[in-house]
Amino acid sequence: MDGEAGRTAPMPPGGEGRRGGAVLAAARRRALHVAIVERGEISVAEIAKEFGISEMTVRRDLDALQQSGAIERSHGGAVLAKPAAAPAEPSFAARRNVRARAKQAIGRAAAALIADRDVVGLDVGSTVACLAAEIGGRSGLSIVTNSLQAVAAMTRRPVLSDVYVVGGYLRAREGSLCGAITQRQLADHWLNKAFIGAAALSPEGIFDYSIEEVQVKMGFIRRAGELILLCDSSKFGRRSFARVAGLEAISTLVTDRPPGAELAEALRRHEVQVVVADDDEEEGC
Amino acid sequence: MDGEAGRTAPMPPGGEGRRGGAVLAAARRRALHVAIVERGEISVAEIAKEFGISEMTVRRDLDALQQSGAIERSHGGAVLAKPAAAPAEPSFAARRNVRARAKQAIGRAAAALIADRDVVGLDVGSTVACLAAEIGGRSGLSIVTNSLQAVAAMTRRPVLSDVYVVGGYLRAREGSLCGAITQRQLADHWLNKAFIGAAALSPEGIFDYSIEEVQVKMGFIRRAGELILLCDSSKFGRRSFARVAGLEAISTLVTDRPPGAELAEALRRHEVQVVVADDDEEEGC
DNA sequence: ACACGATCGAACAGAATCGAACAGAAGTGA
DNA sequence: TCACTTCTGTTCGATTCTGTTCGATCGTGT
Repeated sequence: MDGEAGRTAPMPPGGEGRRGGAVLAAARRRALHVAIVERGEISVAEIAKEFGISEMTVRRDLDALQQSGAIERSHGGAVLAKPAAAPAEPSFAARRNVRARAKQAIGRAAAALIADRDVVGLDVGSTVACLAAEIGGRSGLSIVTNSLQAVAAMTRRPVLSDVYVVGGYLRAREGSLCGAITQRQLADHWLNKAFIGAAALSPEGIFDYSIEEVQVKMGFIRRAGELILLCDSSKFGRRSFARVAGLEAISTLVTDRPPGAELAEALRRHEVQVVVADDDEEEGC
Repeated sequence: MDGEAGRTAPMPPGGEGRRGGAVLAAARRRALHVAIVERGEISVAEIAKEFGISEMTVRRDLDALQQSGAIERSHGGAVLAKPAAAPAEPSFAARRNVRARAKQAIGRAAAALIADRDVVGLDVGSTVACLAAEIGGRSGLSIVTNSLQAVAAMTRRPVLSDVYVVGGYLRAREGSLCGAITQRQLADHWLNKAFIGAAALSPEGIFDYSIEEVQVKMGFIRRAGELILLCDSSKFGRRSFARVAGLEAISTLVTDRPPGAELAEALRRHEVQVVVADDDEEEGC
């Protein structure tokens, strides 16, 4: 509760240059704050004259502003408060460069698995977004996705296929849509092929970070004739928070290096096709 | 639940200068909110005189508006609620063209019309995207949109509100989602306020370019308690391919310059609140 | 270190505003 | 028509804000 308050002041006779018509105390304090931000510092007498109020009131206003941390008080006036600290920006596109070459290769190889007229689902994830970039310019496909990253990748070129975005709750950090609405809307589609990413892949199955994403992935899996997992080799043999499905759900795994013996054996046991993409090719993404 | 309600007031004998014929309490509060948005601050006595109501009622109205987070109360009156998030946003590529300034001003004024806890719908369009940029950092809102441009604008800052994207067919050029799926999904939402853009505004109503977009706009209108139209002055008096709705659908028009005589008269006849955004403000852009 | 002037903060009084309580008016439903 | 609900205006004591006064404190020049 801010002790803001204002009033028509008795206003001593001398009706001199008022500032900005700040009649209310709250508005006056805001204007005062702005004045301090503009000049960096300001004196009590100066304020009193400009705003047409008594110095005592100025002091009280400054006290209130100091209380809220907006300014720093000093004898005879006030100065701008120092910013507490650097905002610490989350390195948003940092992960993009990690393994970018491998992911591009995987995306390219996965794109080759898509035939004309296919109805494909694209899951959330940077690897899948690379696939999206590959098929953005193709025509005749129907594409269903809950990934805004994939949409952005596709729209870098003229979009010639039909793209349907499933709605839902926005997870801003991932650029994904999920939740009950997504689930329900996914139920209205049937997919030839679903392309999903993963945080980890081990003989125990496919893993991801968050429950919400996992639910959407499950929705894709349930409604797809073929499940194609895009997963670079750094994720082999690891596990993560939430299990999406067992290996038996996978039709094809597209990756950048052959899996190790244990995982390879498990994949073979579940009849998973393995496509190893060649990332030597040099191309501009 | 907001205790909004209206009634014919006893109205003391002195039938002096009323404002906009706001008979219903809800309408009066809306008008009051608009007045505060336009002026930045307002005193209880001033309101009482302009609206022809007692100061006690004014206080009650202000309390209600404060409850909803639309304004900040202070002794003797009220001021605009602070935009919670960082006030001075480094405008990315703004100021590039002249219209951008107007659109930003409109977006800012429109943002002031949004109270905490509001459920708002954001339509497709660059002006609405400016609004999205303003409210991106705000918390406690529920936002429903079919505009990927709006989503992009919001995610430039940490997103603190709940954002729901309605799914649908992707119109890549506009960055919008539309079609039957969008329609159906919109039907599952109820909106406090819908903010929509337009290609043209004339006494005949609101116009837009494409049928698909118009259908979505209609969906927003049908499901919104208040329709707020964002429309810069260059679109006044013009018409376009597809009619969205008549002026009677509009609760509030936010623009950058007062409309001409003919349009102003039509707006007044349909009891449309008009907010003229002030783009003179020179902020540390 | 000392003194002088400016600034500060507490306390007081005046004015305006606020909020609770009550009663009247208008709509609602039986 | 009558009870009930909601909104409104009025009254009046309590609260809040503002300006003034005055002793204490701080800053500065010598």
